[in-house]
Amino acid sequence: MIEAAATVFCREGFAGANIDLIAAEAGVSRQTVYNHHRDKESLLVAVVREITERCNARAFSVLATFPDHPRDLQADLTAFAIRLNRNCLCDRDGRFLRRLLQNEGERYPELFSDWRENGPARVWDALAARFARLAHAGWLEIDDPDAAARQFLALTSSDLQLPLIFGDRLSEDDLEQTSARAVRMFLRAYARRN
Amino acid sequence: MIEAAATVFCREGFAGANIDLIAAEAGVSRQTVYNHHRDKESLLVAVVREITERCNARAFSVLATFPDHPRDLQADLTAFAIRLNRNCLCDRDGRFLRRLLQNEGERYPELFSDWRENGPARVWDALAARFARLAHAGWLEIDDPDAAARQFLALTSSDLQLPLIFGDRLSEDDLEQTSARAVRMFLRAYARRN
DNA sequence: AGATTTTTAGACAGTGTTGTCTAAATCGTC
DNA sequence: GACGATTTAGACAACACTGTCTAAAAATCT
Repeated sequence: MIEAAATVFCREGFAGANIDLIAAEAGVSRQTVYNHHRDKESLLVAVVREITERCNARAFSVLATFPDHPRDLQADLTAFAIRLNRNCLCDRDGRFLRRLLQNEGERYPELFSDWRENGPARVWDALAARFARLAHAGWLEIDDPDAAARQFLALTSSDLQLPLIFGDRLSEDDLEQTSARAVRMFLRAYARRN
Repeated sequence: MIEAAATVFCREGFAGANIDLIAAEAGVSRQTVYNHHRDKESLLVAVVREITERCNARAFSVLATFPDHPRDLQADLTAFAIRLNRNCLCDRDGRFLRRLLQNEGERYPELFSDWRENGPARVWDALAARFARLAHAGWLEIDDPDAAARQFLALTSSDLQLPLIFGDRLSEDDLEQTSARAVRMFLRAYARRN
């Protein structure tokens, strides 16, 4: 049911979504929706909690696959970027979160305060720590690991934004091309110079 | 009136905005709104046309200030990035466009097809041409100017996204810091090596 | 099977919004 | 000042949605 609500909220927006649609999508009667959630707003809160938690979990599970001991730095980082994009950006949860942030982030910042603290901030920290370790191991030359982490994410995701917004089909090839290009640029800036 | 409609659409979203609010914001009666625009949807179309045109115009006017003959490449590119962000991203039009893209881009792609062709695509081309020229003049070493242009934009804008979404106050200092960091990284990758 | 809980379909009042209509008021122009 | 065009306030029907209610049906548990 949270799933169905997420789908409809994502498709129609909060104001545009109506309870009947959500109930139909969930294959359930409207009354049942009201049995489980006081009203539309508290349903939204539940959905946001669910989605943000899942997104965080997924992000950290991908982070765990970071190439701490790379064999081929370029290739391994590219594969990592692909995993990150595919699992955290291109899926429905990612789309939902982006759209909802854009819509309601300014109006209800407290809806996302939890996500802000435990989501992006921690991902950045964790990624920064990985890069710092790679630097310490002699693979990279990084002065500001935090900035580098954010730059890595910016580079790897930005070419996907527009296609994602318009729901264009995103081929596996595009994803690889884009990620490879981003990593190449990243390493051009931060790979150890010899 | 288009202004007022833009403000309200931006604040409330399309489904959430109502004509009375728009009329009030414009200081005009509801009937007058209907005099000028058939219905809510065609009003939205008019607003989108207006805003996208203005955004494009502004983007190109900032592009014209690109440092073709830099004195201090780092400083000049940073200043350029700051101008770009301040005039095309942080203002109300930028917010409106981002939000509307996220909301309605997938549902009504034809609303933005014009913008897509004449907006981002052309900006990228123009910026790529500038970078190519800088490379030709010996300032940069760039193999793929198109990619470099998009990377420049990704780096300079990404740290602003989250604060912008949440409507956080964005100090002039932050803007400078962020832009400087992005340009430093960009040059680390593409500045001529000697 | 019997008892208890949950779900269902449908009706319902209350509210808000859209788009139309009308008659009065205001504006611009000669 | 007079005339035509535009704007205004307000009323209006049509519609959609929310959240509540009820009595029947279905599912769950013992």
